[in-house]
This record gives sequence, structure tokens and C-alpha cells, in this order.
Amino acid sequence: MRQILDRIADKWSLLVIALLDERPLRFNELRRTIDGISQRMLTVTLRQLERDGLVRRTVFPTVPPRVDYELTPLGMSLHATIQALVTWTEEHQQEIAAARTAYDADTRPSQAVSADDAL
Amino acid sequence: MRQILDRIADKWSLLVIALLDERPLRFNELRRTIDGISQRMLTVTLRQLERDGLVRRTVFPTVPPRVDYELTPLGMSLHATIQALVTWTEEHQQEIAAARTAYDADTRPSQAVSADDAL
DNA sequence: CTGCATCCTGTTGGATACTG
DNA sequence: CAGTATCCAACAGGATGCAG
Repeated sequence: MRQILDRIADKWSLLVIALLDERPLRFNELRRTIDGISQRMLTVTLRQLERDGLVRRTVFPTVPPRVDYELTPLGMSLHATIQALVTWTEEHQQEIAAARTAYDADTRPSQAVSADDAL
Repeated sequence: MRQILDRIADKWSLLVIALLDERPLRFNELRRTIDGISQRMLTVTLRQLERDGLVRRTVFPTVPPRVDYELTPLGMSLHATIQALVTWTEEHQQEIAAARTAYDADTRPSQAVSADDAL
């Protein structure tokens, strides 16, 4: 069960599942939308999601080739939960940012505690 | 927002938040309960959660020292979502296991695709 | 008991080049 | 377009020793 949680609680997997909610997307559509993901990580992530039965991969034998990725029913059942997590993050990011600032001010007045601050 | 998602979508953070639901726990209680976590990772995880305002750390100046960790209101608001994720995982682990077996049988009939199988 | 500091290793993941 | 293969750097994370 921990191995499943690890898989699902992966930042790229989360984003991919969140994005495939509306409609199937092609490889490069995902690549462009998920700013910062490398081709390699997108491939790896999609393979894992496919293996776990969360995403279906459909190859169109055309030239140039075309591959669609879409959520399976299992994937869609997970999407609701994922979405709740994303929504929570959106709603509370101000509080978290404030908590970080307060924490850093209390404990390390003149030094950043992590590189997160630079993002 | 991605940095926040990365933080909470961490396997150790998820487990810690899930465990602190019932009552405050001491450092070594958490350590014993979360099988496989090292002292270092528990410390790091708790510091991050504290910095993000999700967990409150309380030091009792006794001998020997005692430190309690408990969810803040913000942490508790996240717990519901986390719990939904954990519940989903419990409910669907059979399907995922089956999907993995089917995937491996189709694509790599005689070879494991990852070390997950050994867990 | 609850940590922090240090060292060291394995894995993750980015960059690049090549293929169907 | 949609990948695979390779190399390599960065970082996560374990082990150990020490401190309050």
C-alpha cells in the first residue's frame, strides 16, 4: 500500500492526472502544459500511470505518429481526490507562505532556510 | 503552488499527517509507527511540516526531554483530503495490483519491470 | 529522549543524441 | 511526433557519532 501511495503522491503523476480530466491529451500537449517537466520524466510518469491502470495509451498508426493519453475509469475515480488536494493547495497557499515567513523570521532571522524561497 | 504540492505530496509527510489525526505523538512514537523511516528523515519531515504551519511542535523542558507533535488547524484541514487519498488507495489497491500484473504480462512476459514487485 | 552534524552511497532526474 | 538510450550531476536519504 505504501508503494501505491508513493506512486500516486508523486508530483508529476498528480499533475498529469489533474490535466487529463477534461479530455485526452497528446504527448507534447502534456509536455508543453506541464512547465518544467523533461521528456524523460513525462515518459516515465506516463508509463507508470499506464502500468497502474490509471491512464490509457492509444497509438494512432499515422504519419506522423500520434499517441493519446486519457484517464481510465480507475484514473477518473482518483481524479476527484487529486482535485481536492489541488484545491486545498490553492485555497491555503497564502497561509502556508505566511507560516513559512513567520517560521523563518523566528528561527533564522538573516538566512533563508531552503531554496524554496527563491522560486 | 507547485512547491507546496511537492511538499505535501511527499510520502513521509502524508504518513505523518495521517498519523497525527488522533492525538499528539512524540518523536519516537512516530518513529516506531512509521516503519522504515530513518531518524533523519523524520526530523527533516517534521521540520518542514512545522515550517509550513501544518504541525505544531511542543517541547516539555523535563528530564528526559519530551517533544509532542500535533496537527494545527491548518494541518487538520489538510487531513481530510489526505485521508481521502489513503482511503482511495486502500479501496483500489487490488485493481492496481491487477493492472500491474496484466501490464507486465503483456509487455514483459519474463521480466519484472521494476523493483516494486519485490516489496 | 530528542535531536543536529557529518560522511557517504543510491536513486532521481536533466541534457543530449539518436530511432521508428 | 513520440519516444529510447546514454551519460552525468544533484539530491535524497542511511549510518554513525555527538550534544542538550
